[in-house]
Amino acid sequence: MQNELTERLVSDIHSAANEESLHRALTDAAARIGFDHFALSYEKRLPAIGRSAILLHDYPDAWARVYIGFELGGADPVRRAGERSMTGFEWQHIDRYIPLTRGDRQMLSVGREHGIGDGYTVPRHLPGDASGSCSFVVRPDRILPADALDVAEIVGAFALARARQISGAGFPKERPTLSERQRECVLWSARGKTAGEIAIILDISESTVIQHFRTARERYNVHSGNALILCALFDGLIGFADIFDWRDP
Amino acid sequence: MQNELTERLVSDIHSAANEESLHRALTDAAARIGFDHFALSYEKRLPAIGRSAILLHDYPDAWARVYIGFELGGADPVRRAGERSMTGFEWQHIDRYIPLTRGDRQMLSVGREHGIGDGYTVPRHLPGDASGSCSFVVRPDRILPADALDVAEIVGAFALARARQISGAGFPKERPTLSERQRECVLWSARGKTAGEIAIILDISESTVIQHFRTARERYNVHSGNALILCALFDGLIGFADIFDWRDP
DNA sequence: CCGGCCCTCCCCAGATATGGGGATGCCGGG
DNA sequence: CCCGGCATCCCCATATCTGGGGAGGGCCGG
Repeated sequence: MQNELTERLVSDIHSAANEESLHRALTDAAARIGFDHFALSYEKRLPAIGRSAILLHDYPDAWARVYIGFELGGADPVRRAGERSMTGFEWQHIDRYIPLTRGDRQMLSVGREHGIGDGYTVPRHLPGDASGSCSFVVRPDRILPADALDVAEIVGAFALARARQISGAGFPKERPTLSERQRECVLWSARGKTAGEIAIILDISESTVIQHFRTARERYNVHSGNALILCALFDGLIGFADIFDWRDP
Repeated sequence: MQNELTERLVSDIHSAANEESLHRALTDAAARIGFDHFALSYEKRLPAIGRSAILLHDYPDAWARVYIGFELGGADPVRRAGERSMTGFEWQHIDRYIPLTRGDRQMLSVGREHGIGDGYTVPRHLPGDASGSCSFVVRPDRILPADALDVAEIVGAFALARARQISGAGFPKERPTLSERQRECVLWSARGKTAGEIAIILDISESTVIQHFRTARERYNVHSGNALILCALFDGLIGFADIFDWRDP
């Protein structure tokens, strides 16, 4: 497998402007690196119907219909395994990540009857925001192309990133910004501290802490500390890791 | 960049049995693909108890000490950007993911004074379970090796997967769960509503809303509504889409 | 049938947050 | 040089949250 191929496939995916062209780019990529099918799923958390969710695939129609049924039942073992893995994984090793129930094995079996054999799934999650996966699949009579898995890892990751942008994520808008002190106060508040405690931590007066909160709320034009924290979190001014990680190093 | 090299580096990382050997493997990998330093951070969230964490790096001692200070303040822009990206990203493009505050720019500047120039960070998140990132860094007088970024993407991903196994990913995650009514209350609270307003929205008594919050806080073992909302958001019980789509339709 | 969970509602008291109004000093850019 | 942003501190009053107690009815599975 050549690095040049990876670069060209990623380039094609990155230049996809909409779902259709991303679909074409992935169909092409899957074939070129030795797979028979692909499937990409991206969704924001509990999205309004169809608005910020993307589902692309070139599965056989019969399997696609059956699969939707399993999905609705939350019975897809591949999806569950994707919530426990930091890298792509082969479906044949799925029981290393989750226990397989009888229903899971049945679903995989039904898949094989519909031309879906082994697969390699690349999962990605952004806490509180979005989740997605990109799978590359071979027919039941074939085995996964071992030398293509790392290419699949890269291609899948960038396909998901592209789907995220197409679905309208990112922050093109001009957002309010907080001063350093204001940000610190919001962060400690997110960590569950009261204004009085924050005053001690930052070694300033409680009045000052309250004043920072007041100014910050006015910046975002919100009237509750809850909303303020969420705005700062959504804008990336504070991060989950900073919030949950503050206990000892 | 050869695919053979990628495979060998991944193989080395995958055979690392403990933190020390993973450290050696990453030191070697960073050098071989054209970087000067690496840093790997992995944190697993344990229910109500605390966390287990791994931090490996070969940064200069002076910078490591300064960096810890920034970390405690939650001021690391790289970490925040890692929560908004599904792929690795170059530090020079960090403002495509999050807005950079004055403190952020100062931190990056101080880093350059300590021999930390541009970098490429591979982030991974498993909501409700774990988060981590693996960065590859060059000195301030160098630019990132463009042809090595996809190798870094793969190596970083597998290094994180290895760190996850070393830290003991075995035990299952027992996440607190909220009832439907409790979740509704948390969601409306995240949208900035007070208990009294939520009572009107849900057409129940304010006392009941307060009771739901009380029970939910006990579930997560937190003592503030702020922390409750953040736990629910991190675990995926509510999502940014629920909160902000409602505001700007 | 009973125990457990959920939803509903109420009381109280103290802690905390929110929204006004002030004030001082520092710093950097126009 | 002055002005605006920033950080710091104080006053007030009201609204809201937090944590403790109690209560009843519905639903479901052992």
